[in-house]
Amino acid sequence: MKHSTKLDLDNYLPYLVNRVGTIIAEQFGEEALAPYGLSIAMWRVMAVLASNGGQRQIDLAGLTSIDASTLSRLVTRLVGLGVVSRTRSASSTREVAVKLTAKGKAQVARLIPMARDYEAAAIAGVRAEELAVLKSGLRRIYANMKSRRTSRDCRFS
Amino acid sequence: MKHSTKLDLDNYLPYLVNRVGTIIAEQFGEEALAPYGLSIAMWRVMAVLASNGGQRQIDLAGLTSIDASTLSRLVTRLVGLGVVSRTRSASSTREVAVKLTAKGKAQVARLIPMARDYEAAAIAGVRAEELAVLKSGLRRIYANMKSRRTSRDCRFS
DNA sequence: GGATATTGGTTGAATTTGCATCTGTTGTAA
DNA sequence: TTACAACAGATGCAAATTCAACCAATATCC
Repeated sequence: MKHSTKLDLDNYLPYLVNRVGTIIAEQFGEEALAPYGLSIAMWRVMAVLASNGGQRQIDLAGLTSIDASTLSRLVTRLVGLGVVSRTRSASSTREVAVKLTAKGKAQVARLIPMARDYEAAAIAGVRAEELAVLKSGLRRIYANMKSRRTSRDCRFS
Repeated sequence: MKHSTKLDLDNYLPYLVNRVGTIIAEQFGEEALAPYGLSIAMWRVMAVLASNGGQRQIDLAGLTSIDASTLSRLVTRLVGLGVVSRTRSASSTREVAVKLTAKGKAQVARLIPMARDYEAAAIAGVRAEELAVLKSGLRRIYANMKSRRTSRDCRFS
């Protein structure tokens, strides 16, 4: 039948993606982050800051896929830990600039090799060209969904 | 340099996976599920039950990547909605058998075409053989992490 | 300029989550 | 059979997350 009402989960992309994201986050969180007193969400914020430099909170929210209000409280805690700084933006006083502190950079530097190890363990047995296809596919899919959303949000239908 | 302390997020698998998982869940949740009063977690449970048949809660937890205690409460709510039934297992009274009700099956049947549409939108522009590589890569990665965990948990090292 | 809309960020309140713990059940081994 | 360990599930509770409402600052339009 063409329009089967059955969904084969083992071949359903959102399912495959979700379980991989969950299991990597669980293991990296418990084994690498917990000893440093960090949560996955905290790590994501710090990794984005390390990779892309200081950001406004709103952009950080987009880059980390974390809700803006959640991020607001999260940044407060990260400031309390001394790993990021939150300062009023120079150009616009309603904006806030979040940056890694020296301590934050040091922590990220320690964590990055571990992050690499986990990625390496995850992709064990996947050939380089397959991995390239996998990653570019994920980038493409993200772009697809992103443009879907923005076109939907646009008030000119 | 070989061991760069820099992490290129746009090529870092956990990052790519996480943002794709989040954006698909957000859109499917808001556009397809919310009108039915369902959350993503509820949909995941129902989809697994539709795909794999009735399950014990503990197995359902594994299949959906949802914590057992969270799932316990979630099933209570799904029973309240009338979409699943929770009955004591015949073989073992400590176990519970969770199954879709007729109403639950009907809801899943309505949602599956929408789930297909979202998957189709997500993978637009990805060639069939690339998609196959992508999916099997994700399955492989999940298996890798899974075996890592079980070998770590095993007390015989 | 002045009214209005939009944006970035924060906060209150309600919900959800996850860990630890508890209860009851099954398995196992002396 | 009787201990004792392991397991499935439920629950208390604290922490985290979300949505909506909110404030202040900037943009936009007349």
